Amino acid sequence: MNAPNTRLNMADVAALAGVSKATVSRVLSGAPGVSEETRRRIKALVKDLSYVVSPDASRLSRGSTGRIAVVMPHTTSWFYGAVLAGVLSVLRAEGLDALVYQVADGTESRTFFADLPVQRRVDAVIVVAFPVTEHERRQLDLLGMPVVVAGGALEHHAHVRIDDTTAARQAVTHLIRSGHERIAMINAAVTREWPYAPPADRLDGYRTALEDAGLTVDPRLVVDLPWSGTMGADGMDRLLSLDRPPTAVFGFCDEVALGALRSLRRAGVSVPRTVSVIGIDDHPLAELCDLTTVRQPAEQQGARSAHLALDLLGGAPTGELHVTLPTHLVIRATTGPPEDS
Amino acid sequence: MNAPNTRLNMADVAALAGVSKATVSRVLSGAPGVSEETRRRIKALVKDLSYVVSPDASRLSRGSTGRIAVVMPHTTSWFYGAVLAGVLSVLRAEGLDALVYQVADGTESRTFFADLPVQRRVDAVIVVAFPVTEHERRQLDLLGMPVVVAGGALEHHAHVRIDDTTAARQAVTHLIRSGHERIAMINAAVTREWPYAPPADRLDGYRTALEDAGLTVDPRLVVDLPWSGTMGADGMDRLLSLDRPPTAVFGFCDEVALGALRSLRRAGVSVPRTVSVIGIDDHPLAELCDLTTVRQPAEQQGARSAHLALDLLGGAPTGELHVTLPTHLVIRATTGPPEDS
DNA sequence: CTGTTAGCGCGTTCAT
DNA sequence: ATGAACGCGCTAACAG
Repeated sequence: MNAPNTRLNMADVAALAGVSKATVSRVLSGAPGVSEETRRRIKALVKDLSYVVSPDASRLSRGSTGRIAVVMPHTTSWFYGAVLAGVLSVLRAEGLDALVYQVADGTESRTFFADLPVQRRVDAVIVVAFPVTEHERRQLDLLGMPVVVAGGALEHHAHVRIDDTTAARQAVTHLIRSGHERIAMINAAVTREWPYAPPADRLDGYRTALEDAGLTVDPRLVVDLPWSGTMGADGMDRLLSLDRPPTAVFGFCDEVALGALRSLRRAGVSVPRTVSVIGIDDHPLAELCDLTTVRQPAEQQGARSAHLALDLLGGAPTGELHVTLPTHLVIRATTGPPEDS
Repeated sequence: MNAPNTRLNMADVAALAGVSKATVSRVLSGAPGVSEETRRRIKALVKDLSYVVSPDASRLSRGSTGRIAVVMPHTTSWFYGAVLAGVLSVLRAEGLDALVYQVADGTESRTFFADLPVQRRVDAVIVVAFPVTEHERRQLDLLGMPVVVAGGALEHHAHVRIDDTTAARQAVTHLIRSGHERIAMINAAVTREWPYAPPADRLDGYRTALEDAGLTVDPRLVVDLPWSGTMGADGMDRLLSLDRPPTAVFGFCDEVALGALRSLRRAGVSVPRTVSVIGIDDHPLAELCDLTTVRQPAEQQGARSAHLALDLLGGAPTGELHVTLPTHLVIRATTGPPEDS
């Protein structure tokens, strides 16, 4: 028994209004079968008392939690924050709460998928762009609730994302059109199983763009590095040490491209005169660094995912379950024609 | 009545184990009074059935929600993401869930403080660095639950933050020691009431550092701009148009400093030869841009706040309720001695 | 040590 | 249009 909580119950409100709990409940849930007069009177009283129903108790008898889980590898990088913002804004509008779970390292990830802490706490799960192993996917299915993937794709699951191949092609094609032929890519290495598209698909886009232009892909110009804050810089250093460095570099994402810019700056290499740099994302700081990039709508991906989740909960998945949002080139100051040599 | 849910109840488990719900409950909550043998048997069965208790039902009879709300103005900028990460990691360790509320614009903020959607949904609230009006503060108090402020201060409320005055002094003093005398500051303008320290305190630190060094503060060198993605760049443009531009610029935060760098780059001004730039935060991209800055521990502020909230919930606020974390100078490549002129 | 009983606060039939 | 009564799944007090 909890301490004599001074908080009001529906019973108290009912008593004060001289009606039964049932009536108060009907009024508060907007159910029919209550005279306008009583309805008005109760509403006033409720507002006056600033009474609010207990979502937990309500949930217990109604069945749904009114909550949705958002699972993300980390919350600090721009992309995840933006997706979260999108999710939150639509959930709030629907009066739903968001439970955020962070599965940063392997340990957190393991325990998350082992314990499945979201069980019985939420009505649906939104998984934000991170590698899901086959085992993890099975665990998710085991949840028995709608699962939608934001910023990535999982077969047989609703998802909303961008076309990573296309985005990469947009970036590389821009470089080609500018006259570049020795174009490098700094890619995020695959360190686990990645059912997600990004790494592989962006590399694919890079390759096909080159091939379609009749250029050959030089494997020495593709550097794969495990993700880290300085992987862009490290990758660029590696490229700079080549016999014939590239005249243009395509970074897996803006943060990588910005890292490349640092190496270039430190090495005294002129951008874009000697080397052009392009990324993907349109990170807010990309603008501040005058970085040419391919913009992807992060917040929208979050918002659409949330809508998808709501649809799925609604029972009737009315719209399309696999959404692909467009990306587009944003030309700034880090790309230009190559030096004629 | 909800659909015939196939999910197991504690009653089912009890039946299968041939004991009463009470016993199962005791086992699951680690309560004493159960023979090791029974305990073991039930634990095995539970794991076997992969049964999990309903947190909502549990809450209802126990009284606490097992959830904590995190309220933040937005989730995209690095600082907020980092604080959130800190909060999440300690809450997860305690088995608590985090409900994230975004109060981005004035509308969201108004409805949030009017409806107080956190009522009855959480046991405590962590408010992350944003302006709280007097009215809003009263609403928070009205919640009747622990409120802790992360990355800011609210009188009469537990909080964990940095000393903004000191941080600013560290930045400006570094500039002074490097030989600068005409030091500008690009500040975030006060657009509402800000009971929070940052804007005013950082300006104070700037002023006192200057005064302590026997330098006069030139009001033309202090530009106040409403927050925006390009306020740093805009502020720098303004400073650059002065008759005698400063030789060094102190940005309210790294994002502002990075914006200043862009304007400088576009204007063809050499950094740090002609103008030095420093910020506050140590944003991950500060390193990539070689920006000198004063580092503040964002994630730690989140973690400590969560611990504070837990303490407060524990009833016995054992530790200090007002925590100030240290900041320190990180010298990189955007500051140096002024050109002798 | 274990089972029984009574709520926790609300939604929901089923009567009235 | 309204009220009484039961159940949601679990915890806690009281017996045995």
